[in-house]
Amino acid sequence: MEKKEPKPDVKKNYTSEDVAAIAGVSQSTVSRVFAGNTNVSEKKRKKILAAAAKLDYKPNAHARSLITRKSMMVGIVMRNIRNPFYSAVLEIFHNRLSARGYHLIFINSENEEIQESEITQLLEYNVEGVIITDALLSSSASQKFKRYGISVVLFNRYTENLESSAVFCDNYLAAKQIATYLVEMGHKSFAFISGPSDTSTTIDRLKGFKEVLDERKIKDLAIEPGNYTFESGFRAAQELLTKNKSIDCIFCGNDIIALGVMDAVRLVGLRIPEDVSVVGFDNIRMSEWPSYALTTWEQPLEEMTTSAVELLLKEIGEKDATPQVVMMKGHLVVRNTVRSRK
Amino acid sequence: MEKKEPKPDVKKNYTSEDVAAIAGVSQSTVSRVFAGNTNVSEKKRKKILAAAAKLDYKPNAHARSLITRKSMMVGIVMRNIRNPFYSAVLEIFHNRLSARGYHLIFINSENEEIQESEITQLLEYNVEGVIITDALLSSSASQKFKRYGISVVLFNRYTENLESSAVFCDNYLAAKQIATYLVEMGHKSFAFISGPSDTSTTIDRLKGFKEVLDERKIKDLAIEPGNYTFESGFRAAQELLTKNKSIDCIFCGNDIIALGVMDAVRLVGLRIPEDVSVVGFDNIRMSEWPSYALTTWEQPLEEMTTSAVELLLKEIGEKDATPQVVMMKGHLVVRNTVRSRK
DNA sequence: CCTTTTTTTGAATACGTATTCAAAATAGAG
DNA sequence: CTCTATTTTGAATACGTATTCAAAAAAAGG
Repeated sequence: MEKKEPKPDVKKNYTSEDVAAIAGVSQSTVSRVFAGNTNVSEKKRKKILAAAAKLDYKPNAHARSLITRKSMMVGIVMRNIRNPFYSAVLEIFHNRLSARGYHLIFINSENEEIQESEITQLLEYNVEGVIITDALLSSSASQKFKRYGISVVLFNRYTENLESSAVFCDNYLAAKQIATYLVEMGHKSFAFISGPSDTSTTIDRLKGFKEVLDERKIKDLAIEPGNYTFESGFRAAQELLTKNKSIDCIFCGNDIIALGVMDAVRLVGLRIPEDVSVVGFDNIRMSEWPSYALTTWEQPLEEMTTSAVELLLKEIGEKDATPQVVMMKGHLVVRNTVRSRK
Repeated sequence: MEKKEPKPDVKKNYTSEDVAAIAGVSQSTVSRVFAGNTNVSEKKRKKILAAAAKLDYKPNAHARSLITRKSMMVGIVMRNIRNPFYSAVLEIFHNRLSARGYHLIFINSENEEIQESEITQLLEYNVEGVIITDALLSSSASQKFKRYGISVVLFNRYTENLESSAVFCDNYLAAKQIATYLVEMGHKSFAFISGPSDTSTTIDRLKGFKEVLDERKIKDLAIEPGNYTFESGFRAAQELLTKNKSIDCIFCGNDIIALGVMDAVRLVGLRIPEDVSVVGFDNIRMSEWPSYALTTWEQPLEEMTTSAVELLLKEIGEKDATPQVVMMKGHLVVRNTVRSRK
């Protein structure tokens, strides 16, 4: 009276053995057909495919990956999936990788540094590679992946010590060019609304921006912290405008911030670009919406993702490949949020 | 001279056997520890955990799922991940499901109906359940999942024949209420910008909208096709405005369309809501941005996702549970894009 | 201290596939 | 036809885990 039921609902899935039985061949031969092995006679192949079709048989990926040591899975860990830039990134990565036969394990991370539990998931499932967007990998985590033979590519971040491959936009240079552009357009009073202050993207962009101002002996720079959201941009702009009436241009850590800034600026009755210039970063789709027509820095999304996928697949192919770092440039997209003040 | 290399780089991962050897116990016992089985002495458990830590051992999920017949994976197939509504949906589903120990296989589908190859992926990996957002499941596909014992929940769609569970917003009722609202605000000339015409969401919304107008003997309804993108809304609005000068309100298939509409309307010099009223659908975050302040229908995202996850987990738990359909209501969020014309 | 009950343990096996190896079948050469 | 070279096949095994079953150890009861 403990547990003596006859287990009625253990609907066993069909296996290669079942197919073999129907087709009158051995399991090996069935396996060969589905593994794409050519050494099987046309006659039997047909029989096998017919039997498989009848049962609607599909090879079990877990059993397969157990023996081939290839899971055909890639982990993609993202932050800020709600940021349109990263939605696009996810879509592209999915399309590229699934075209190559890989399946995506999606992880939405909340932290600046990828967490132990997230790593564990990926290790347990034996993903062959990992793409980490907008987050960091501790050195020990990196070692862990390496030990498991898992290739890692950082997207939009990099590690100083070259422990894993990385693809990112040259934020430093971009910020310099943006600053130069703003200076040359005659702006005098600058503001920068950053992302979280401990991220490399923020640091690099701030560095580049500041450097140009320093070169030109411009001291008038207000820095306001944000977190890459519309609301943070909105609030930061309000803060800036109440504190500092003279600001004539605002460089934003990303486009979403910039949109928030624009709404805040307009709400207090100032006009863009007549009173205040705004520059974003990313060139997400919304920045070209007529309501905003944001001048921004375009990250070469297609090239970056293509490059990341290539790096990843190459490292999956040859495990001892040395990590590579690809830095892309991008370019300024001029729309209607910056005005010449000369 | 064919292939006689000593296979140097086959870095074998550590297994429970390796841990067992170090800890001086059997593989079974190691397995018991990691499977959370309580029947193991504290002394050995400690030894085992120490050994595992030293090797950084993680159980192989594929081997585990092979024997337990539980992959702990759920497939999530999405369309339009670039639509902020669905980015949010993905984020929430991930958080909910990963909290329950499930891993997500992400599939970005491009088609109205989920494709054979996408189904195959999910079957091969033995996902325990599938969430399908904004796409349909053919009857044969549904059968296939059923045969494999895979639970399916449709999100924002439903099947007439109740073959799988579904969670969605009552689009018909919502459209009726929106129509009623617009009529009572004194509008005379209506437009509806739809999604793809063969989707149930479009059909239901149009039906409800029309019904109310019919009841009130209002004939003045222009229908313009869209595809749930900003651009399509933008273009549809331009079309409407050039064709039909008298239109005083536009009901949009979703918020993104509505934003496109608003930009197009403003671009020709008309004001919202003074000249034209606009209503959206979804209540994505952007609709509360000051530039738009869109009056829209809120889909109860949290409740809907919670419900979908509950249904899915329940069906995963008891395989013979009958599919359930949950229809939610949502409510109108009034902002600043509709004006009384009385 | 012995007997009975309970808990802990390890050997063996199963999960479903790919692959090795040797045997069987076929094709090719003469 | 034969003999050899080649292709096709199946039996056996491995992948790394969970689980069953019986044996061993520990605990409980007297």
